[in-house]
This record gives sequence, structure tokens and C-alpha cells, in this order.
Amino acid sequence: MAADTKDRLIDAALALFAERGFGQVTIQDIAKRAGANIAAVNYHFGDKARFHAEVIRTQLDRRSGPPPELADVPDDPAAALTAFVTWFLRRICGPANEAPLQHILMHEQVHPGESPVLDEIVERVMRPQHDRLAEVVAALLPSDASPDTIRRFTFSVISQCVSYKHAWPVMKRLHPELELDDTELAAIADHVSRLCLAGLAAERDRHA
Amino acid sequence: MAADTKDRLIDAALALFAERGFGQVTIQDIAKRAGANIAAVNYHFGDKARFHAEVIRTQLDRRSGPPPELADVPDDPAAALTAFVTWFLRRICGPANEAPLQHILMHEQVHPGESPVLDEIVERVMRPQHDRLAEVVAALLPSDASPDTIRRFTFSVISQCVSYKHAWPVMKRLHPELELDDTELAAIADHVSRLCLAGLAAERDRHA
DNA sequence: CGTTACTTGAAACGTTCATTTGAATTGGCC
DNA sequence: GGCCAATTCAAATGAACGTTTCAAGTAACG
Repeated sequence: MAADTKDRLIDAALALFAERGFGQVTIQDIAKRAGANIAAVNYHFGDKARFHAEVIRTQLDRRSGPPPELADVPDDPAAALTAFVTWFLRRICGPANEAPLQHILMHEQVHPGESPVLDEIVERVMRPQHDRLAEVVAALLPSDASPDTIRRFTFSVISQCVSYKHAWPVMKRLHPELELDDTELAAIADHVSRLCLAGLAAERDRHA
Repeated sequence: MAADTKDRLIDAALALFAERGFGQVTIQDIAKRAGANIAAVNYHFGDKARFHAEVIRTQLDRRSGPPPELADVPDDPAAALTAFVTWFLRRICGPANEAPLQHILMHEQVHPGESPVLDEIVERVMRPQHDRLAEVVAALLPSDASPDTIRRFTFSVISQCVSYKHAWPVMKRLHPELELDDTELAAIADHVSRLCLAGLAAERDRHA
């Protein structure tokens, strides 16, 4: 069964890439997990790089578009920002098998493969999320706020979230008792939202 | 001359590790750059992992202690926070050969080698920086602020800085015209400082 | 001068992977 | 059933690296 093996390979790779990232996963790992032969990857996808791109592309096709939570509160920017932070933080800090795509993206972000796969990821997932968040941020800024200002605030929101994934090994050493369970994630989301909303309010005051 | 080759190896490795990170540098690269033989690393340091640790340890011995900029304004927490952000952002976003240690730390943060080298880095460089910043943050919070609150604000400050290094490939794609030159770095430092100060002020108001 | 310890150099070794090969197997189709 | 293309499998190939080996060179010291 052709499609069967292909699908099992993609599923296995998805999980492993999300957990460890492209470079830390061997074809043997994937084949073993998928219950397939080592040569299956090269037969179906050509080589590892194209396979990697295909896995990501498949997942991009499956789920795309901006976060649903943001559509719920279109007329309350402050609530929308809080919703985004809560949603985003949970995705990237939760278990890798829950939102494999976001975890792969986090790996890609740090290990920009030279292939155009990162371009595709940015355009199809990150830019929609970023632009939607930028709209929310812009709605919380003076109407004459510069694009640079909007960008910096938007990055501030995202940065604080992604660091809890990227810099986790260091954070854990600095505060060994820290655990990213549901309550802590909620507290962090609350903190980040309030911090950014306060900063946005201060920026409004400056131009008043 | 023994020490000569050893020093040249360490210098070469320092530069390369700062640029690309441990995993992306081969012993041949280092030997070539140092003008030494391939076997020199194994002869002088045992193996690649111990060499890596030794390089970092040497650099840790050379410069250590909290950022000097923070000592200048001990009685003005707001100015101290701004000084820290400006100093930190410049170090990690500037060219790798200017503050190689900070760049290596950034790589280690994302690639936690299983060795105890990250523990050493955290204890000797990151924790002093972190604790000093936490003091500044605490001085800007109500005196009864919880350790969790202090921690979250401290992480917020650091996160926004390090993301400009870690997530740069994505940021650059989202905003191709963006360049991290001196003026932009200054603007970002200004933005981050003000954002955090506003958040801290808001937290003070909540408990008043 | 000669011995000894230390250092360097070139080549070889062993391992880990991705990738290829070619034979076996399967499944559809007449 | 028998042919044909697609797929699977075990084994081989080859490249990239870290590591080891051992002969050659060098300097300190008697």
C-alpha cells in the first residue's frame, strides 16, 4: 500500500521533527517509528531535505489561517491581545504532539535551513499570525503610530512568548522550581498581556 | 611552542563557536583557522566536547561579573533598567567577534549540550546578570511583590532582547527592510525599556 | 653530543548517516 | 493464472567527522 506507508512516514516525521528538530532526527528513527524500511523515505520523497519540506507542506495545508481565538473578539483589541497571548503560549509550550507544526516552526526559526521552506512557513503561518496581531496592536496605538512602532510592539508580544520555549533550559536552571503547567502558563499569559497593554497605553499617552 | 598552538586553537574556536555554534563547527575548521594540525585538538584537549568546555571556561575566566553599566546608576532603577537593556541588546545583536561569549551563550541556550557546561555558564554569567536585573525590577515593583512577579517581569525584559538574535531569520523575512544597525538597536532598546517601565508602573498602581 | 619528554604532521581507522542498488514481493489487470 | 508496474527489503556504498596511531621534529637538560 503506497499512500499508507507515505502517510505513516509523514506522521512519524511530524512527531519527531516537532520533538527534536530536523537535524536531531535520523531517517532510521523515522522509518522505525513508521514501521517502514530505511529506503522508504528516499523512495517516496527523494531525499531527506525534500522529505522535510513535504512534511511541513502537508501540515501547512492541513491547518492554516490565523488563530481562531482572534476572530471571536474583533471589536475589543485588548481582549483580542490577551486571547492571542494565551492561545500562542499554550501552543508553543504545550506538549509537542498537540501542535506539532508550531513546534517545528520554533525549531526552524532557530535553525534556518537554507532551503526555501522557512520562507513558506513564514508566509503561510507566521505572517498571518503576525499581521493579525499587528492589527490588534495598531488598534491599541494612536492612529498616527508609525509602522516601526507597531512592529516593535508586535515583536515584544511574540518575543515574550517564544522565549519560554527557546530559552527554557536556561530559565529552568535559573528557577529550578519553575514548572510550565497550566496554571503557570495562564499566569504568564496574564502577565504578558497586562505588561503589553500597559506599554501600549503609555504610548497612547505620549501622543496625547 | 605548546601554549602557542593551544591559544591559537582556543581563539579560533571561540570565533567559530560564536558564529555558528558547537555543532556546526568541525575540528578541521578550527585547526585550519588556527593554522594547526587536525590532531592538535585531541592532543591538547582530549576530545571535542572537553575542548568546547575548555574554550568556554577560558572565556568565563577572562570576563566575568555583572554588566558594568548597571553599577553606574545604583539609585535610579528606571535608568538602570534602560542601561541594562541598551547594553544587553548591543552585545547579543552586535557582530559575533565583539562579545563572543554572549554569542556562544545564545547558542548554548538553544542547544543545551548534555554536559555541565551550560550549568557553569548559567551560574557564572547568566545568573549574575539575571539577579542584578531582578534587583532593578524589584526596586520598581511594590515591596510586597511576589518572587513570581519579579521573575516574570525580569524574563520579559530579557526575552524581548534575546529574540532579536534567536528569531532574527523570521523577523528579517517578516520585515525585509529591517536592519539592526546602531540607530535601530537604540530605538529598540528605548522601546523595550519604556514598555517594561510602563508595565511595572501599572503593576505598582494595581497594588495601590 | 645524547637522551628524554613534548609537540606536530600525515595518514589511517571507526562510526554514523544519507543514499543507492538490485533482488524479492505485492497488487492490479488482461 | 500470468504479466507488469509499483513497492518493500536487506545489504552495500560513499561521504563526513571525530579520533587514534605512529613516525618525524623540536627543545630542554645532563
